[in-house]
Amino acid sequence: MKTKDKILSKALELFNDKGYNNITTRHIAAELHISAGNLHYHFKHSEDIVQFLFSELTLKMDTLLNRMKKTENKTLEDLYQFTYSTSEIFYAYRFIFINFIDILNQNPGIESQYEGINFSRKEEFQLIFSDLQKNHIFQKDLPQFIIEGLVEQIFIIADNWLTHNRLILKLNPEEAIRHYTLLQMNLFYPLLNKEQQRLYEQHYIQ
Amino acid sequence: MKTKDKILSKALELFNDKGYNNITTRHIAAELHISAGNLHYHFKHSEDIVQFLFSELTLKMDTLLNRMKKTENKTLEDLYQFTYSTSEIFYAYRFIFINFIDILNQNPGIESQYEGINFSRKEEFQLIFSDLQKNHIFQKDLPQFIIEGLVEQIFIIADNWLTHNRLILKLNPEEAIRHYTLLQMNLFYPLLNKEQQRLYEQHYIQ
DNA sequence: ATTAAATTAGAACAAATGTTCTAATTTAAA
DNA sequence: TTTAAATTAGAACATTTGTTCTAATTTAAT
Repeated sequence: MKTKDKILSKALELFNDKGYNNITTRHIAAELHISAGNLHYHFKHSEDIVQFLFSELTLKMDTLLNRMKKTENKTLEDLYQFTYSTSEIFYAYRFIFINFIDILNQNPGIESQYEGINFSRKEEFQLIFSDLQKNHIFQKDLPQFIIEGLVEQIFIIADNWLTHNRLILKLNPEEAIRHYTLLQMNLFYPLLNKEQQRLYEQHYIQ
Repeated sequence: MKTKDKILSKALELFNDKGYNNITTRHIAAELHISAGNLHYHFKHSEDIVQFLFSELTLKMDTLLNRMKKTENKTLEDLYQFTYSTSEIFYAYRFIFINFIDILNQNPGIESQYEGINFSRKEEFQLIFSDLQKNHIFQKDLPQFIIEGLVEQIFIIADNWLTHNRLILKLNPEEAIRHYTLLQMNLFYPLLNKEQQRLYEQHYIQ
């Protein structure tokens, strides 16, 4: 592996494990047994490292979103898989979600990328919703403010469950991804019709 | 106002406005036109300032929780008021919620206080739920995993809407408090019986 | 009015950090 | 094999930060 890639993967590991604000370029270099000067030969500015890692995240999300976009006639199971995969990706880059505002302040270039993903994510959810309504999986006559609120609720939980897990539940990776994926899915349960609620319980609740 | 109080209120203001990780004791002192030495006479360690501010937050939450605990036969309106007041308090100390993990790492003493509030908050919600069920405001036969999930969903949103607002919606204080209070309340809507859903829409949706 | 305690400013220090520079070494192309 | 480019280590730097120390000044009690 090239030095540049070693730096990126060690930086990701340290940011995730020790906290973004506790790690400096010197720490990363020391862990790799290379000099600080060498690190700065590959990344002139320390923010460039975060910029790269953030681009990796957006790339993975884009790939996932494009794959999901092709699925037609989306079901609850598709929604589950999409949410689960998103959770896995977010976990891998959890330092970003735990210190989003700091990172954005220091690195304004990231903001437009984030808005880009968010737009696609929102679009994807709306496609899923319209399929679910078309196929009578949702109850009929759900008020618009509930549907609109739902996307926002899901996004807040999706972007912040990593903080919640670090602070409160402290579940290990696999448990955490499963638990918080289900917590997001559970937001849909009350909106399903009776038949689908029964199926949901059978499938997803032990 | 005594110097110590001036330091605390200026620190709160700067942490909230400029971001916790961008503010040093020297910044606070400079804004107050006092020397760094003077500041450190009042707060030997910089973490002591955060410790104090966090204690203010827990005190306000305790007061609110105790007031709410006395209300018997709780209604949806009580729940709304409780959520709204909590949002107001959280807004006033928003830097804490935006950098919770950093602050907790640097200041381990805070953790037990946070667990204390959280326990009371959870207890309060459970009391509200049982009143709502007793008075047939909720639908009957709601599965247990939905009720349990609800508290967790609310807590994640309550603790992180300030980040979401800074990143996405960027609403001004009053709008933000109103909007995110309602977003939390909307989580209850699908659990209400038909009659209460109608009342909810009349009361809380425009 | 005297005196002790509280408060303040400002200098000073050590540690940490991002970054740059130089010189050496390694790699790869011709 | 020669040569130029890429990579590396390590010294050096300016800046920032938390903290301590000292001496002066203010405050409040007697």
